[in-house]
Amino acid sequence: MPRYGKLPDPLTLEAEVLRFWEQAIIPHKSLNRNEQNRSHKRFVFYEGPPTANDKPHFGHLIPRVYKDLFPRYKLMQGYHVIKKGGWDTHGLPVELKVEKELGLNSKREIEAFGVEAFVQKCKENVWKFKGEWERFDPRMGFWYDQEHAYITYTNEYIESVWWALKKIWEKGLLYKGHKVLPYCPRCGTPLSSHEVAQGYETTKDPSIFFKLKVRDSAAPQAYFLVWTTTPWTIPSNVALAVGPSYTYAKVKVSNEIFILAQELVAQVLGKESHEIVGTVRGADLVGMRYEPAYKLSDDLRAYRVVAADFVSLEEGTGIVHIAPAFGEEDYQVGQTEGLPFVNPVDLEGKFTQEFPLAAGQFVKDADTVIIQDLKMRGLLYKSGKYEHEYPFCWRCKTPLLYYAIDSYFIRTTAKQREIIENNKHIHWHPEHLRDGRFGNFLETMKDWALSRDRYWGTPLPIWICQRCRREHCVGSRQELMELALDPAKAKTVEFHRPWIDEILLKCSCGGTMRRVPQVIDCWFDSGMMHTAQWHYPFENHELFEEQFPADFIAEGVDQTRGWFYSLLVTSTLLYEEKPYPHPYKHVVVTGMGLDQAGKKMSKSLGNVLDPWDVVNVYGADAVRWFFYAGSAPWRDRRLDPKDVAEARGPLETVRNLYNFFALYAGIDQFDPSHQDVPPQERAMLDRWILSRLQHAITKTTQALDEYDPVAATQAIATFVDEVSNWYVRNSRPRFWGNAWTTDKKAAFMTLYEVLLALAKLLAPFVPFLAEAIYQNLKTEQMPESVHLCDWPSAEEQLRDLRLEAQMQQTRQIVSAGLQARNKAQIKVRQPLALAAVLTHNAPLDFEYRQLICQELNVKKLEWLSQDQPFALYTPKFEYEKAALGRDLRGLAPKAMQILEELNRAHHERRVQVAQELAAQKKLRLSIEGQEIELPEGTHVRVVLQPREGYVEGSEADFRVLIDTHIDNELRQEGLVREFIRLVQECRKEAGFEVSDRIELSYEADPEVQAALEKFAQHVQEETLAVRLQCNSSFERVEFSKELDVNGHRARVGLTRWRT
RNA sequence: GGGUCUAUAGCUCAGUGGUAGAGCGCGCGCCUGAUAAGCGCGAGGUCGGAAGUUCGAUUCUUCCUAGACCCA
Repeated sequence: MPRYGKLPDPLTLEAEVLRFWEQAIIPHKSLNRNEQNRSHKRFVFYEGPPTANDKPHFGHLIPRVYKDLFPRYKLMQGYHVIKKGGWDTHGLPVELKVEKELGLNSKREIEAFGVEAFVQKCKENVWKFKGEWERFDPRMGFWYDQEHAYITYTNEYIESVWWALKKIWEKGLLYKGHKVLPYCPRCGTPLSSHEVAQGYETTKDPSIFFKLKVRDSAAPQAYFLVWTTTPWTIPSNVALAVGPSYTYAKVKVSNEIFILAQELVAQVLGKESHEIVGTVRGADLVGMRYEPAYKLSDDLRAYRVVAADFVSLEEGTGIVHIAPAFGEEDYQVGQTEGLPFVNPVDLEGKFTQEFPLAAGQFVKDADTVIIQDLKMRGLLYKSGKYEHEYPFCWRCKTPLLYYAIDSYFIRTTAKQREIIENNKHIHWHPEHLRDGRFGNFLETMKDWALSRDRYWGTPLPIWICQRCRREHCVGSRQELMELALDPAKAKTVEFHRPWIDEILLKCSCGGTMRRVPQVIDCWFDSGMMHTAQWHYPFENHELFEEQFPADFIAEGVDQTRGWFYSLLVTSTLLYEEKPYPHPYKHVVVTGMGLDQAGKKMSKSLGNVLDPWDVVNVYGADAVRWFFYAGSAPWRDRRLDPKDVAEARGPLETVRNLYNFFALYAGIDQFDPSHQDVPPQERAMLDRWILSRLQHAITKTTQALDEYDPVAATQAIATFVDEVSNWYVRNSRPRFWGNAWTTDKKAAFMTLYEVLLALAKLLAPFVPFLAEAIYQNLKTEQMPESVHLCDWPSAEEQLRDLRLEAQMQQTRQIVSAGLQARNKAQIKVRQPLALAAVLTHNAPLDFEYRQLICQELNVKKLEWLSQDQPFALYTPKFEYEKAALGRDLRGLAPKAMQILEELNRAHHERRVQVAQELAAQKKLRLSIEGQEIELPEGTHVRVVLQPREGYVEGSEADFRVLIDTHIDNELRQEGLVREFIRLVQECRKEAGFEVSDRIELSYEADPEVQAALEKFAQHVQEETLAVRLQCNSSFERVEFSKELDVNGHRARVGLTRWRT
């Protein structure tokens, strides 16, 4: 026998469910329930690892609700799912936090503090908020296998990463090069883009136009005119770039010829008198040579004009000065054009002896010196100040330099075609990311700058021979031991700085090899989780093959170029033989959490919403439903706790539905395992809601298969509404009959089955409420938790489309009828004689008409013939003034007058005219002796107006009339129903149980008394009164009250009946 | 500065080449053996702005404005 307990408030309910889950180890059982299917029915999930060095906030919550939903659904469907957790532990953000805690400010200070101690601190720091996470996930119902979570800093994980790097190295795709990075010369470190973004400020820099002499004897006084805001980069200049498709002008200014983009001539030369003496296409300038301002290179390839597509005509001269050491684009040009690399600046941002003019000076300070020098040498055209956004170090406010740094790269561009092809097979949600933002990014892919000059990260496993400079990449601990000078040490060494740096290898030349100092980008770590989480290929071969690729991953849209990219690239590089797509087939991209003003939630803005503040008030189910039902996963979400409260609607209805059922099932001791009424023998309403249930199951399943939670929750919410507002509303009396009739059994069976199925449909979305309902409904034969149940499948034989269609029409007619009652201001409790339906649709079957009568509280329901509606409707003639005026001219006013008079004529007359009009398609009028014909439709037409005493409502294809006339009999019935309702209210007020029998006494005026006497038996049945007495004493009644029965005063007394 | 996305009722959001929808809130009612629930009706919209394609555009295209994300 089910328990049928009443559901407590959501917070209590969730606390109880959590206790049950813990005691019965349900999460564990759920994750293991399909072990027997793992060989043939798998759903592979990858966890995008969070860092535990900060509290979980809403930004983490959003992807996690989806990462919980789909695996739960698949588990119920019988798929084997491993929900291995993971932790991201390396990287600059961790180092920065630790630096801050320790009060360190630069790499020099870290080295002084001691790298070993620093790294130890980092390792501790990544677990700072682990407890918070371990508390939060279960509270939200997020089930992970955290016991076997992967951790990116373990030796095993790192070993797998090393294996990957070696494989890439062996393919010749790991190389050393330069990368231009924003670099803080004071801190001696490059900054990550995230850090740079924090430090943009508006600043004033010099803006100078300078001249570079064309090396061409044919044009002795010709100069390229060049613009820059960083004069200190001029010594490093090795080329000039032009846009090949632009037109350049040769402009004569006094006795010199300047070359610059034609479009910019006016802007640059301004009022100065000048004369355009010729034009030339950019492409034709390419290859020309010039005299550098400072000749620091003897390379023959230097100091020439090259073509570049980034040259813009927005500002400057259309000729861009190229210094490969100090600009990303410059560097790229240098690479493709084979330009020399000139860098007279040291790592502290000071000029070296290579540039004696400003040797020892900080580059920004040298700007003035250089400008002065150019001016003296007549190479300066003009100078000024320029205001723009420029990045500064967020820690020390030093202006950042874009600086070419030695760096290791992965030649991802070598496999660009494969990566793009692989991506084309991935199912992105939303789809546009595949070819849009992500696809574009792949099209413009650059080699992956892998190395970092830092401490806390996976060490780059490249050793260099101190004698012959040979490089070697190590791919495993085994290999490290084989090559190490001290194999014993290599056997146990931790794969982190500084310890790993102590391992020296022997070179084939006999020399000693040292590891390069760099660690790697932590994105490579997390991007390798598809492999490293299993410590593959060193163990778990079968497990890896089984769990690759993932069917489903989800993260925030900010991970597009992060995790989604690093997974795809590593996988494509490593597993060239595997069929596309890998390593993930479906990726659900989630939006950002915004505050109420639409701003991103961030700690620096102080607008972060603590998830606990919401969960502790509304519960986890409400928060989950809010996300699933609110909008598509990829939409940015404005988060306001009150919206979470509002989103609960359907959940509250489910709770009420259950409580309704439990009330009566408890009273009647309904035992589902001892009842059976075949569906085809149940009432129409039962068959209807069961049919709708099959529809809801189909819809929900489809939506989840398409990764569309909004459609899924909508299907469920629609069904819940149908159960509540139609099925239960119309079935209520069936639940409180005394005898166990077939109909009562059918009602109980049906609602029981519906609620049980609903609990299963809701289980992946709102695991707590679903569990609570299930626990109260389950029999002993059923699984111990709803999360161990099978996902419901639609039973097509229970679907009845004709029934559904008729019921839909029934609901529309009822709605129209209620609308009419509303207009007529006649409450539903007052019975009426007649409702009439005007429609093209065929009349409904008897059962539906009966239901309509009951809902509209009318004695009779008529279907009006479309041709002969005039019993209840009267025709009104409407006319088109414009058409009449055009055709009748002066006679028009008269015609209108006649029609108006007709509209005031008695009903029979109007019907006669209307019938003529319908038959002849025209109306004949005689105006001042002239016979006129008005065509139907264009000039005159009939509209139907309810006749006196009738009021109409309409919905969809139906117009429904009610007869508002209330005769004595109806009035008495109305009084009785009102009286009954008031007595029911008294029962409630008196605190009686719904099943208590009572003795009922009353006093009332003669009219009410007469009505009550006439319908005494009905009153007694409805109020469960074993006795109904008039004008008896009220002295000993338990409860008595003055009543207002439709304006009649009355008094009742209630006493519980005891046998 | 570039790329991508978003803009629909007071709020949060669905949706559509053919007269615009839901929930919440608001107003007015109804119902009540689900009762600190439930239901109906109503008001409320230049579908961000402008132009184009089309018989017809909120929907497709372009531009503009604002916001978000990523990149410079």
